[in-house]
Amino acid sequence: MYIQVNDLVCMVMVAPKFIQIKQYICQQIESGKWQQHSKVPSENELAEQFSVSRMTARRALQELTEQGVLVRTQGAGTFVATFKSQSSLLEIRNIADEISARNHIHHAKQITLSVLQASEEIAILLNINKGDKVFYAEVLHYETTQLGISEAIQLEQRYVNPKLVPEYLQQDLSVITSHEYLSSKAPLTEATHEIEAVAASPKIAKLLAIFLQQPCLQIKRRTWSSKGVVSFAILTSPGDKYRLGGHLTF
Amino acid sequence: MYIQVNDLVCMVMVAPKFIQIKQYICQQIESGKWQQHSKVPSENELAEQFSVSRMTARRALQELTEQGVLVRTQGAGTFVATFKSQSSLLEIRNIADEISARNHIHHAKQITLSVLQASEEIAILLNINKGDKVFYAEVLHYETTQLGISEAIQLEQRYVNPKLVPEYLQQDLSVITSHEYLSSKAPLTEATHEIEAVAASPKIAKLLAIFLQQPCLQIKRRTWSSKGVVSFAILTSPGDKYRLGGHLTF
DNA sequence: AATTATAACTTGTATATACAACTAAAATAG
DNA sequence: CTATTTTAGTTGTATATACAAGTTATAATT
Repeated sequence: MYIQVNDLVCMVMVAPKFIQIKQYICQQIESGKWQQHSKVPSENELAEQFSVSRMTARRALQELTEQGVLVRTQGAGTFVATFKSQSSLLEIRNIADEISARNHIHHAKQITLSVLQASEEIAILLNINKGDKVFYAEVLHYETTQLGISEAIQLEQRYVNPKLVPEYLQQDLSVITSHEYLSSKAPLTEATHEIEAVAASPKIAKLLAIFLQQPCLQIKRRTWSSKGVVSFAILTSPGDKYRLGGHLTF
Repeated sequence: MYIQVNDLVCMVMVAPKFIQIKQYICQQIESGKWQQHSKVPSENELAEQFSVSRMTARRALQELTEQGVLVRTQGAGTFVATFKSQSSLLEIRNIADEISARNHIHHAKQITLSVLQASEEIAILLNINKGDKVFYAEVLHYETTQLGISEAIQLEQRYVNPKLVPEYLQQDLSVITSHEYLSSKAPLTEATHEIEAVAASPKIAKLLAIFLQQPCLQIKRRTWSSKGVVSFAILTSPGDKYRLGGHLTF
Protein backbone atom coordinates (compact mmCIF):
# COMPACT_ATOMS: atom_id res chain seq x y z
CA MET A 1 0.00 0.00 0.00
CA TYR A 2 1.55 3.22 -1.18
CA ILE A 3 1.16 6.42 0.72
CA GLN A 4 0.00 9.31 -1.39
CA VAL A 5 0.27 12.94 -0.50
CA ASN A 6 -3.49 13.25 -0.55
CA ASP A 7 -3.75 10.77 2.28
CA LEU A 8 -1.73 12.84 4.68
CA VAL A 9 -4.47 15.17 5.80
CA CYS A 10 -2.44 16.99 8.37
CA MET A 11 0.45 17.56 6.01
CA VAL A 12 1.53 21.14 5.78
CA MET A 13 0.64 22.19 2.28
CA VAL A 14 3.25 24.48 0.86
CA ALA A 15 2.33 26.38 -2.25
CA PRO A 16 4.83 26.14 -5.08
CA LYS A 17 7.42 28.88 -5.03
CA PHE A 18 6.19 30.60 -8.16
CA ILE A 19 2.72 30.78 -6.63
CA GLN A 20 4.13 32.38 -3.52
CA ILE A 21 5.87 34.98 -5.62
CA LYS A 22 2.68 35.66 -7.54
CA GLN A 23 0.81 36.14 -4.29
CA TYR A 24 3.49 38.49 -3.02
CA ILE A 25 3.27 40.60 -6.16
CA CYS A 26 -0.52 40.71 -6.04
CA GLN A 27 -0.40 41.79 -2.41
CA GLN A 28 1.89 44.68 -3.22
CA ILE A 29 -0.44 45.82 -5.96
CA GLU A 30 -3.66 45.38 -4.02
CA SER A 31 -2.29 47.18 -1.00
CA GLY A 32 -1.31 50.07 -3.22
CA LYS A 33 2.40 49.81 -2.49
CA TRP A 34 3.01 49.23 -6.19
CA GLN A 35 0.99 51.73 -8.19
CA GLN A 36 -0.12 51.47 -11.78
CA HIS A 37 2.72 51.79 -14.25
CA SER A 38 5.33 51.47 -11.54
CA LYS A 39 8.19 49.14 -12.17
CA VAL A 40 8.20 45.82 -10.42
CA PRO A 41 11.43 44.00 -9.51
CA SER A 42 13.20 42.33 -12.39
CA GLU A 43 13.43 38.61 -12.78
CA ASN A 44 16.91 38.59 -11.28
CA GLU A 45 15.92 40.77 -8.34
CA LEU A 46 12.95 38.58 -7.52
CA ALA A 47 15.07 35.49 -7.92
CA GLU A 48 17.56 36.76 -5.39
CA GLN A 49 14.88 38.10 -3.04
CA PHE A 50 13.10 34.75 -2.90
CA SER A 51 16.21 32.63 -3.30
CA VAL A 52 14.91 30.93 -6.39
CA SER A 53 16.24 30.59 -9.88
CA ARG A 54 15.53 33.22 -12.46
CA MET A 55 13.26 30.82 -14.35
CA THR A 56 11.02 30.43 -11.33
CA ALA A 57 10.77 34.15 -10.71
CA ARG A 58 10.17 34.55 -14.42
CA ARG A 59 7.25 32.17 -14.32
CA ALA A 60 5.49 34.24 -11.68
CA LEU A 61 5.90 37.41 -13.74
CA GLN A 62 4.92 35.61 -16.90
CA GLU A 63 1.67 34.22 -15.58
CA LEU A 64 0.64 37.51 -14.02
CA THR A 65 1.30 39.12 -17.38
CA GLU A 66 -0.95 36.64 -19.13
CA GLN A 67 -3.59 37.38 -16.54
CA GLY A 68 -3.33 41.06 -17.35
CA VAL A 69 -1.95 42.11 -13.99
CA LEU A 70 1.47 43.07 -15.28
CA VAL A 71 2.88 44.39 -18.51
CA ARG A 72 6.33 43.48 -19.75
CA THR A 73 8.52 44.96 -22.42
CA GLN A 74 11.72 43.37 -23.49
CA GLY A 75 14.72 45.38 -22.46
CA ALA A 76 12.75 47.78 -20.30
CA GLY A 77 11.21 45.78 -17.51
CA THR A 78 7.96 44.70 -15.93
CA PHE A 79 5.28 47.14 -14.83
CA VAL A 80 1.94 47.13 -13.08
CA ALA A 81 -0.83 47.17 -15.68
CA THR A 82 -3.60 49.71 -15.75
CA PHE A 83 -6.95 48.39 -14.68
CA LYS A 84 -9.30 47.77 -17.53
CA SER A 85 -12.02 50.15 -16.45
CA GLN A 86 -13.63 50.73 -19.79
CA SER A 87 -15.47 47.53 -20.39
CA SER A 88 -17.09 44.72 -18.63
CA LEU A 89 -18.37 41.48 -19.94
CA LEU A 90 -21.82 40.06 -19.84
CA GLU A 91 -22.44 36.40 -20.08
CA ILE A 92 -25.08 35.21 -22.47
CA ARG A 93 -26.30 31.69 -21.89
CA ASN A 94 -28.86 29.68 -23.70
CA ILE A 95 -32.32 29.68 -22.27
CA ALA A 96 -32.33 26.08 -21.11
CA ASP A 97 -29.23 26.60 -19.00
CA GLU A 98 -30.56 29.85 -17.69
CA ILE A 99 -33.75 28.25 -16.49
CA SER A 100 -32.15 25.22 -14.94
CA ALA A 101 -29.71 27.53 -13.17
CA ARG A 102 -32.76 28.94 -11.42
CA ASN A 103 -33.77 25.43 -10.40
CA HIS A 104 -36.79 25.66 -12.62
CA ILE A 105 -37.88 23.28 -15.30
CA HIS A 106 -37.43 24.07 -18.95
CA HIS A 107 -39.48 22.63 -21.71
CA ALA A 108 -39.87 23.58 -25.32
CA LYS A 109 -42.62 23.33 -27.88
CA GLN A 110 -41.80 23.11 -31.55
CA ILE A 111 -44.17 25.34 -33.51
CA THR A 112 -42.65 25.30 -36.94
CA LEU A 113 -39.90 23.39 -38.66
CA SER A 114 -39.77 23.87 -42.39
CA VAL A 115 -37.81 24.84 -45.45
CA LEU A 116 -37.90 28.40 -46.76
CA GLN A 117 -36.29 30.33 -49.52
CA ALA A 118 -33.74 32.70 -48.11
CA SER A 119 -34.72 36.34 -48.19
CA GLU A 120 -31.98 38.78 -48.98
CA GLU A 121 -31.45 39.65 -45.33
CA ILE A 122 -31.25 36.02 -44.22
CA ALA A 123 -29.01 35.15 -47.14
CA ILE A 124 -26.53 37.81 -46.11
CA LEU A 125 -26.62 36.78 -42.47
CA LEU A 126 -26.04 33.12 -43.28
CA ASN A 127 -23.58 33.90 -46.04
CA ILE A 128 -25.56 32.03 -48.70
CA ASN A 129 -27.36 33.13 -51.86
CA LYS A 130 -30.78 34.73 -51.98
CA GLY A 131 -33.39 32.10 -52.84
CA ASP A 132 -31.30 29.22 -51.50
CA LYS A 133 -33.21 26.96 -49.21
CA VAL A 134 -32.85 27.50 -45.50
CA PHE A 135 -34.30 25.62 -42.59
CA TYR A 136 -36.56 27.66 -40.36
CA ALA A 137 -37.70 26.71 -36.91
CA GLU A 138 -39.91 28.34 -34.35
CA VAL A 139 -39.73 27.04 -30.83
CA LEU A 140 -41.42 28.30 -27.70
CA HIS A 141 -39.52 27.89 -24.46
CA TYR A 142 -41.43 27.54 -21.23
CA GLU A 143 -40.26 27.93 -17.69
CA THR A 144 -42.00 25.97 -14.99
CA THR A 145 -41.40 26.87 -11.36
CA GLN A 146 -41.24 24.20 -8.72
CA LEU A 147 -44.75 25.23 -7.74
CA GLY A 148 -45.91 24.12 -11.15
CA ILE A 149 -46.53 27.57 -12.59
CA SER A 150 -45.55 27.59 -16.23
CA GLU A 151 -45.15 30.48 -18.62
CA ALA A 152 -43.73 31.12 -22.05
CA ILE A 153 -40.41 32.84 -21.58
CA GLN A 154 -38.82 32.94 -24.99
CA LEU A 155 -39.68 32.61 -28.63
CA GLU A 156 -36.86 31.22 -30.72
CA GLN A 157 -36.95 31.93 -34.44
CA ARG A 158 -34.02 30.25 -36.06
CA TYR A 159 -32.63 30.08 -39.56
CA VAL A 160 -30.21 27.22 -40.14
CA ASN A 161 -27.73 26.79 -42.95
CA PRO A 162 -28.69 23.46 -44.60
CA LYS A 163 -25.26 22.95 -46.09
CA LEU A 164 -23.69 22.69 -42.69
CA VAL A 165 -26.49 20.90 -40.86
CA PRO A 166 -28.43 18.87 -43.43
CA GLU A 167 -30.37 16.70 -40.96
CA TYR A 168 -31.80 19.60 -39.01
CA LEU A 169 -35.32 18.97 -40.32
CA GLN A 170 -35.41 15.47 -38.86
CA GLN A 171 -34.98 16.75 -35.33
CA ASP A 172 -37.70 17.15 -32.75
CA LEU A 173 -36.86 20.48 -31.17
CA SER A 174 -39.21 19.81 -28.29
CA VAL A 175 -36.78 17.16 -27.16
CA ILE A 176 -33.37 18.49 -28.03
CA THR A 177 -32.66 22.21 -28.08
CA SER A 178 -31.28 23.68 -31.26
CA HIS A 179 -28.23 24.74 -29.38
CA GLU A 180 -27.54 21.23 -28.19
CA TYR A 181 -28.12 19.75 -31.60
CA LEU A 182 -26.06 22.28 -33.48
CA SER A 183 -23.24 22.01 -30.98
CA SER A 184 -23.10 18.28 -31.45
CA LYS A 185 -23.17 18.45 -35.23
CA ALA A 186 -20.83 21.34 -35.89
CA PRO A 187 -18.80 22.52 -32.94
CA LEU A 188 -19.47 26.20 -32.52
CA THR A 189 -16.36 28.27 -32.66
CA GLU A 190 -17.72 31.75 -32.45
CA ALA A 191 -20.87 33.78 -31.90
CA THR A 192 -22.07 37.33 -32.17
CA HIS A 193 -24.94 38.84 -30.28
CA GLU A 194 -27.05 41.92 -30.56
CA ILE A 195 -29.51 42.95 -27.96
CA GLU A 196 -32.29 45.42 -28.33
CA ALA A 197 -35.66 46.27 -26.92
CA VAL A 198 -38.65 45.86 -29.23
CA ALA A 199 -42.40 46.08 -28.93
CA ALA A 200 -44.29 42.83 -29.16
CA SER A 201 -45.74 42.27 -32.62
CA PRO A 202 -49.16 40.58 -32.89
CA LYS A 203 -47.54 37.25 -33.62
CA ILE A 204 -45.08 37.48 -30.76
CA ALA A 205 -47.72 38.75 -28.37
CA LYS A 206 -49.96 35.83 -29.18
CA LEU A 207 -47.27 33.20 -28.83
CA LEU A 208 -45.79 34.59 -25.65
CA ALA A 209 -49.25 35.34 -24.25
CA ILE A 210 -48.49 38.96 -23.57
CA PHE A 211 -50.08 42.22 -24.62
CA LEU A 212 -49.46 43.84 -27.94
CA GLN A 213 -46.68 46.43 -27.87
CA GLN A 214 -45.34 45.14 -24.59
CA PRO A 215 -41.57 45.66 -24.38
CA CYS A 216 -39.47 42.61 -25.15
CA LEU A 217 -35.80 41.85 -25.02
CA GLN A 218 -34.65 40.60 -28.35
CA ILE A 219 -31.35 38.83 -28.81
CA LYS A 220 -30.06 38.20 -32.28
CA ARG A 221 -27.43 35.53 -32.32
CA ARG A 222 -25.28 34.33 -35.17
CA THR A 223 -23.21 31.23 -34.59
CA TRP A 224 -20.22 30.02 -36.54
CA SER A 225 -18.48 26.73 -36.88
CA SER A 226 -15.14 26.34 -38.57
CA LYS A 227 -16.95 25.84 -41.87
CA GLY A 228 -19.05 29.01 -41.79
CA VAL A 229 -22.21 30.52 -40.40
CA VAL A 230 -24.31 27.78 -38.89
CA SER A 231 -27.39 29.63 -37.87
CA PHE A 232 -29.05 32.93 -37.14
CA ALA A 233 -31.50 33.08 -34.29
CA ILE A 234 -33.89 35.71 -33.04
CA LEU A 235 -34.71 35.15 -29.40
CA THR A 236 -37.55 37.25 -28.05
CA SER A 237 -38.53 37.36 -24.40
CA PRO A 238 -41.03 39.45 -22.45
CA GLY A 239 -39.19 42.30 -20.76
CA ASP A 240 -40.81 41.66 -17.44
CA LYS A 241 -40.06 37.97 -17.35
CA TYR A 242 -36.59 37.80 -18.75
CA ARG A 243 -33.48 39.60 -17.72
CA LEU A 244 -29.88 39.32 -18.64
CA GLY A 245 -27.51 39.38 -15.75
CA GLY A 246 -23.79 39.67 -15.77
CA HIS A 247 -21.08 39.83 -13.23
CA LEU A 248 -17.45 40.10 -13.98
CA THR A 249 -14.44 41.65 -12.40
CA PHE A 250 -12.56 44.22 -14.38
CA MET B 1 25.90 52.43 -35.99
CA TYR B 2 24.46 49.15 -34.88
CA ILE B 3 22.38 46.99 -37.08
CA GLN B 4 19.14 45.93 -35.48
CA VAL B 5 16.95 43.07 -36.54
CA ASN B 6 14.14 45.48 -37.23
CA ASP B 7 16.25 47.19 -39.87
CA LEU B 8 16.62 44.09 -41.97
CA VAL B 9 13.30 44.29 -43.72
CA CYS B 10 13.87 41.38 -46.00
CA MET B 11 14.98 39.11 -43.17
CA VAL B 12 13.14 35.85 -43.02
CA MET B 13 11.12 35.98 -39.87
CA VAL B 14 11.00 32.65 -38.16
CA ALA B 15 8.46 32.19 -35.42
CA PRO B 16 9.82 30.80 -32.17
CA LYS B 17 9.65 27.04 -31.93
CA PHE B 18 7.02 26.94 -29.22
CA ILE B 19 4.79 29.14 -31.38
CA GLN B 20 5.21 26.77 -34.31
CA ILE B 21 4.18 23.88 -32.11
CA LYS B 22 1.17 25.81 -30.87
CA GLN B 23 0.14 26.52 -34.45
CA TYR B 24 0.56 22.88 -35.37
CA ILE B 25 -1.66 21.80 -32.51
CA CYS B 26 -4.31 24.38 -33.34
CA GLN B 27 -4.33 23.25 -36.93
CA GLN B 28 -4.93 19.66 -35.95
CA ILE B 29 -7.83 20.70 -33.77
CA GLU B 30 -9.39 23.11 -36.22
CA SER B 31 -9.17 20.65 -39.08
CA GLY B 32 -10.92 18.10 -36.92
CA LYS B 33 -8.07 15.62 -36.94
CA TRP B 34 -7.90 15.87 -33.20
CA GLN B 35 -11.40 15.67 -31.79
CA GLN B 36 -12.66 16.91 -28.48
CA HIS B 37 -11.39 14.90 -25.53
CA SER B 38 -8.88 13.07 -27.70
CA LYS B 39 -5.39 12.73 -26.38
CA VAL B 40 -2.72 14.95 -27.82
CA PRO B 41 0.92 13.89 -27.97
CA SER B 42 2.75 14.01 -24.69
CA GLU B 43 5.47 16.52 -23.97
CA ASN B 44 8.13 13.98 -24.78
CA GLU B 45 6.48 12.90 -28.01
CA LEU B 46 6.13 16.48 -29.20
CA ALA B 47 9.69 17.19 -28.17
CA GLU B 48 10.95 14.34 -30.30
CA GLN B 49 8.63 15.11 -33.19
CA PHE B 50 9.80 18.72 -33.40
CA SER B 51 13.36 18.06 -32.27
CA VAL B 52 13.08 20.41 -29.35
CA SER B 53 13.59 19.98 -25.66
CA ARG B 54 10.76 18.83 -23.49
CA MET B 55 10.55 22.26 -21.87
CA THR B 56 9.86 23.88 -25.21
CA ALA B 57 7.17 21.41 -26.14
CA ARG B 58 5.80 21.84 -22.67
CA ARG B 59 5.50 25.57 -23.12
CA ALA B 60 3.32 25.14 -26.19
CA LEU B 61 0.99 22.78 -24.35
CA GLN B 62 1.00 24.98 -21.29
CA GLU B 63 0.01 28.15 -23.09
CA LEU B 64 -2.74 26.44 -25.06
CA THR B 65 -4.03 25.09 -21.77
CA GLU B 66 -4.14 28.57 -20.29
CA GLN B 67 -6.01 29.70 -23.37
CA GLY B 68 -8.56 26.98 -22.81
CA VAL B 69 -7.73 25.01 -25.93
CA LEU B 70 -6.31 22.02 -24.10
CA VAL B 71 -6.87 20.36 -20.76
CA ARG B 72 -4.10 18.65 -18.85
CA THR B 73 -4.15 16.28 -15.94
CA GLN B 74 -1.06 15.23 -14.17
CA GLY B 75 -0.20 11.63 -14.81
CA ALA B 76 -2.86 11.14 -17.43
CA GLY B 77 -1.97 13.40 -20.30
CA THR B 78 -3.12 16.34 -22.37
CA PHE B 79 -6.46 16.43 -24.15
CA VAL B 80 -8.40 18.64 -26.50
CA ALA B 81 -10.78 20.75 -24.43
CA THR B 82 -14.49 20.84 -25.05
CA PHE B 83 -15.57 24.05 -26.62
CA LYS B 84 -17.28 26.32 -24.17
CA SER B 85 -20.58 26.24 -25.95
CA GLN B 86 -22.69 27.20 -23.00
CA SER B 87 -21.84 30.83 -22.68
CA SER B 88 -20.54 33.73 -24.54
CA LEU B 89 -19.57 37.11 -23.31
CA LEU B 90 -21.00 40.45 -24.17
CA GLU B 91 -19.03 43.58 -23.71
CA ILE B 92 -20.73 46.46 -22.00
CA ARG B 93 -19.07 49.78 -22.54
CA ASN B 94 -19.99 53.15 -21.26
CA ILE B 95 -22.06 55.29 -23.54
CA ALA B 96 -19.38 57.85 -24.33
CA ASP B 97 -17.00 55.18 -25.59
CA GLU B 98 -19.77 53.51 -27.50
CA ILE B 99 -20.64 56.69 -29.34
CA SER B 100 -17.11 57.69 -30.14
CA ALA B 101 -16.46 54.17 -31.39
CA ARG B 102 -19.09 54.94 -34.03
CA ASN B 103 -17.21 58.12 -34.92
CA HIS B 104 -20.05 60.18 -33.61
CA ILE B 105 -19.92 62.97 -31.08
CA HIS B 106 -21.08 62.48 -27.56
CA HIS B 107 -22.28 65.21 -25.31
CA ALA B 108 -24.11 65.16 -22.04
CA LYS B 109 -26.53 67.45 -20.24
CA GLN B 110 -26.76 67.43 -16.51
CA ILE B 111 -30.39 67.59 -15.45
CA THR B 112 -30.20 66.97 -11.76
CA LEU B 113 -27.44 66.73 -9.19
CA SER B 114 -28.62 66.69 -5.63
CA VAL B 115 -28.68 64.99 -2.26
CA LEU B 116 -31.43 62.57 -1.36
CA GLN B 117 -32.28 60.34 1.52
CA ALA B 118 -31.73 56.75 0.60
CA SER B 119 -34.85 54.71 0.08
CA GLU B 120 -34.76 51.18 1.32
CA GLU B 121 -34.02 49.82 -2.15
CA ILE B 122 -31.19 52.23 -2.81
CA ALA B 123 -29.79 51.71 0.66
CA ILE B 124 -29.56 47.98 0.06
CA LEU B 125 -28.01 48.41 -3.36
CA LEU B 126 -25.35 50.82 -2.09
CA ASN B 127 -24.86 48.90 1.14
CA ILE B 128 -25.68 51.88 3.34
CA ASN B 129 -28.49 52.58 5.82
CA LYS B 130 -31.98 53.69 4.91
CA GLY B 131 -32.28 57.45 5.28
CA ASP B 132 -28.55 58.06 4.85
CA LYS B 133 -27.79 60.76 2.36
CA VAL B 134 -26.96 59.74 -1.18
CA PHE B 135 -25.99 61.78 -4.18
CA TYR B 136 -28.36 61.53 -7.10
CA ALA B 137 -27.65 62.63 -10.63
CA GLU B 138 -29.65 62.62 -13.82
CA VAL B 139 -27.73 63.08 -17.03
CA LEU B 140 -28.96 62.94 -20.60
CA HIS B 141 -26.52 61.63 -23.18
CA TYR B 142 -26.80 62.82 -26.74
CA GLU B 143 -25.30 61.36 -29.87
CA THR B 144 -24.52 63.67 -32.75
CA THR B 145 -23.77 62.22 -36.16
CA GLN B 146 -21.21 63.78 -38.41
CA LEU B 147 -24.12 65.26 -40.36
CA GLY B 148 -25.06 67.21 -37.29
CA ILE B 149 -28.14 65.23 -36.38
CA SER B 150 -28.42 64.98 -32.63
CA GLU B 151 -30.65 62.83 -30.51
CA ALA B 152 -30.99 61.78 -26.91
CA ILE B 153 -29.69 58.27 -26.66
CA GLN B 154 -29.51 57.48 -22.98
CA LEU B 155 -30.83 58.69 -19.67
CA GLU B 156 -28.49 58.07 -16.80
CA GLN B 157 -29.96 58.01 -13.32
CA ARG B 158 -27.22 57.47 -10.82
CA TYR B 159 -27.02 57.04 -7.08
CA VAL B 160 -23.57 57.60 -5.61
CA ASN B 161 -22.24 56.58 -2.24
CA PRO B 162 -21.11 59.86 -0.58
CA LYS B 163 -18.76 58.12 1.79
CA LEU B 164 -16.60 56.90 -1.05
CA VAL B 165 -16.91 59.89 -3.37
CA PRO B 166 -17.60 62.96 -1.18
CA GLU B 167 -16.89 65.60 -3.85
CA TYR B 168 -19.31 64.20 -6.40
CA LEU B 169 -21.71 67.14 -5.98
CA GLN B 170 -19.08 69.62 -7.08
CA GLN B 171 -18.74 68.02 -10.49
CA ASP B 172 -20.24 69.25 -13.71
CA LEU B 173 -21.45 66.06 -15.33
CA SER B 174 -21.93 67.83 -18.64
CA VAL B 175 -18.16 68.06 -18.84
CA ILE B 176 -16.88 64.90 -17.26
CA THR B 177 -18.85 61.67 -17.38
CA SER B 178 -19.68 59.99 -14.11
CA HIS B 179 -17.74 56.99 -15.22
CA GLU B 180 -14.62 59.01 -15.86
CA TYR B 181 -14.92 60.86 -12.57
CA LEU B 182 -15.64 57.81 -10.48
CA SER B 183 -12.85 55.88 -12.13
CA SER B 184 -10.39 58.61 -11.29
CA LYS B 185 -11.51 58.90 -7.68
CA ALA B 186 -11.96 55.29 -6.75
CA PRO B 187 -10.58 52.76 -9.20
CA LEU B 188 -13.41 50.43 -10.12
CA THR B 189 -12.63 46.85 -9.37
CA GLU B 190 -15.85 45.15 -10.26
CA ALA B 191 -19.29 45.69 -11.74
CA THR B 192 -22.57 43.89 -12.14
CA HIS B 193 -25.09 44.48 -14.85
CA GLU B 194 -28.70 43.62 -15.42
CA ILE B 195 -30.43 44.22 -18.69
CA GLU B 196 -34.13 44.27 -19.29
CA ALA B 197 -36.68 45.73 -21.60
CA VAL B 198 -39.09 48.26 -20.11
CA ALA B 199 -41.77 50.55 -21.40
CA ALA B 200 -41.02 54.25 -21.34
CA SER B 201 -42.55 55.99 -18.35
CA PRO B 202 -43.89 59.52 -18.82
CA LYS B 203 -40.72 61.00 -17.37
CA ILE B 204 -38.42 58.90 -19.50
CA ALA B 205 -40.50 59.45 -22.61
CA LYS B 206 -40.34 63.19 -22.14
CA LEU B 207 -36.60 63.33 -21.53
CA LEU B 208 -35.65 60.97 -24.33
CA ALA B 209 -38.22 62.57 -26.64
CA ILE B 210 -39.94 59.31 -27.44
CA PHE B 211 -43.49 58.07 -27.15
CA LEU B 212 -44.98 56.81 -23.96
CA GLN B 213 -44.74 53.04 -23.55
CA GLN B 214 -42.10 52.77 -26.25
CA PRO B 215 -39.75 49.83 -25.53
CA CYS B 216 -36.48 50.79 -23.94
CA LEU B 217 -33.36 48.89 -23.02
CA GLN B 218 -32.57 49.39 -19.39
CA ILE B 219 -29.21 48.57 -17.93
CA LYS B 220 -28.76 48.55 -14.19
CA ARG B 221 -25.16 48.80 -13.22
CA ARG B 222 -23.57 48.54 -9.80
CA THR B 223 -19.91 49.41 -9.53
CA TRP B 224 -17.50 48.53 -6.78
CA SER B 225 -14.17 49.85 -5.69
CA SER B 226 -11.99 48.08 -3.19
CA LYS B 227 -13.78 50.00 -0.42
CA GLY B 228 -17.32 49.04 -1.33
CA VAL B 229 -20.21 49.87 -3.62
CA VAL B 230 -19.47 53.15 -5.35
CA SER B 231 -22.63 53.72 -7.31
CA PHE B 232 -25.80 52.31 -8.74
CA ALA B 233 -26.89 53.52 -12.14
CA ILE B 234 -29.99 53.03 -14.22
CA LEU B 235 -29.25 53.59 -17.89
CA THR B 236 -32.29 53.78 -20.12
CA SER B 237 -32.12 53.96 -23.91
CA PRO B 238 -34.75 53.88 -26.62
CA GLY B 239 -34.92 50.38 -28.04
CA ASP B 240 -34.77 51.57 -31.60
CA LYS B 241 -31.75 53.79 -31.11
CA TYR B 242 -29.57 51.77 -28.85
CA ARG B 243 -28.32 48.29 -29.20
CA LEU B 244 -25.85 46.19 -27.35
CA GLY B 245 -23.46 44.25 -29.48
CA GLY B 246 -21.08 41.54 -28.53
CA HIS B 247 -18.62 39.39 -30.29
CA LEU B 248 -16.44 36.87 -28.69
CA THR B 249 -14.93 33.57 -29.64
CA PHE B 250 -15.83 30.59 -27.57
C1' DA C 1 -10.39 -14.13 -8.95
C1' DA C 2 -9.48 -10.22 -6.43
C1' DT C 3 -6.17 -7.49 -4.37
C1' DT C 4 -1.88 -5.43 -4.16
C1' DA C 5 2.40 -3.97 -5.77
C1' DT C 6 5.25 -2.65 -9.54
C1' DA C 7 6.62 -0.27 -13.59
C1' DA C 8 6.08 2.84 -17.27
C1' DC C 9 4.48 7.03 -18.58
C1' DT C 10 2.59 11.55 -17.81
C1' DT C 11 2.52 16.20 -16.08
C1' DG C 12 4.40 19.57 -12.34
C1' DT C 13 8.11 22.09 -10.11
C1' DA C 14 12.69 23.80 -9.92
C1' DT C 15 17.42 24.82 -11.22
C1' DA C 16 21.44 26.11 -14.00
C1' DT C 17 22.98 27.70 -18.15
C1' DA C 18 23.54 30.00 -22.63
C1' DC C 19 22.65 33.22 -25.89
C1' DA C 20 19.48 36.51 -28.46
C1' DA C 21 17.03 40.84 -28.65
C1' DC C 22 15.80 45.01 -26.89
C1' DT C 23 16.10 49.39 -23.83
C1' DA C 24 18.02 53.04 -21.57
C1' DA C 25 21.56 55.19 -19.49
C1' DA C 26 26.47 56.08 -19.39
C1' DA C 27 30.71 56.85 -21.74
C1' DT C 28 32.99 58.44 -25.71
C1' DA C 29 34.23 60.89 -29.95
C1' DG C 30 33.39 64.59 -33.04
C1' DC D 1 27.18 70.44 -26.83
C1' DT D 2 25.71 66.84 -29.92
C1' DA D 3 25.76 62.60 -31.95
C1' DT D 4 27.43 58.15 -31.58
C1' DT D 5 29.00 54.12 -29.42
C1' DT D 6 29.39 51.31 -25.64
C1' DT D 7 27.73 49.01 -21.68
C1' DA D 8 24.87 47.27 -18.24
C1' DG D 9 20.49 45.63 -17.33
C1' DT D 10 16.14 43.40 -18.78
C1' DT D 11 13.15 40.29 -21.04
C1' DG D 12 12.77 36.32 -24.61
C1' DT D 13 13.97 31.75 -26.30
C1' DA D 14 15.92 27.30 -25.77
C1' DT D 15 18.21 23.34 -23.69
C1' DA D 16 19.54 19.80 -20.30
C1' DT D 17 18.72 17.93 -16.06
C1' DA D 18 16.60 16.27 -11.77
C1' DC D 19 13.13 14.88 -8.99
C1' DA D 20 8.14 15.04 -7.35
C1' DA D 21 3.55 13.54 -8.01
C1' DG D 22 -0.40 11.54 -10.28
C1' DT D 23 -2.43 7.89 -13.62
C1' DT D 24 -2.84 3.66 -15.79
C1' DA D 25 -1.90 -0.73 -17.24
C1' DT D 26 0.62 -4.72 -16.13
C1' DA D 27 2.62 -8.11 -13.15
C1' DA D 28 2.85 -10.36 -8.86
C1' DT D 29 0.82 -11.95 -4.76
C1' DT D 30 -2.62 -13.69 -1.84
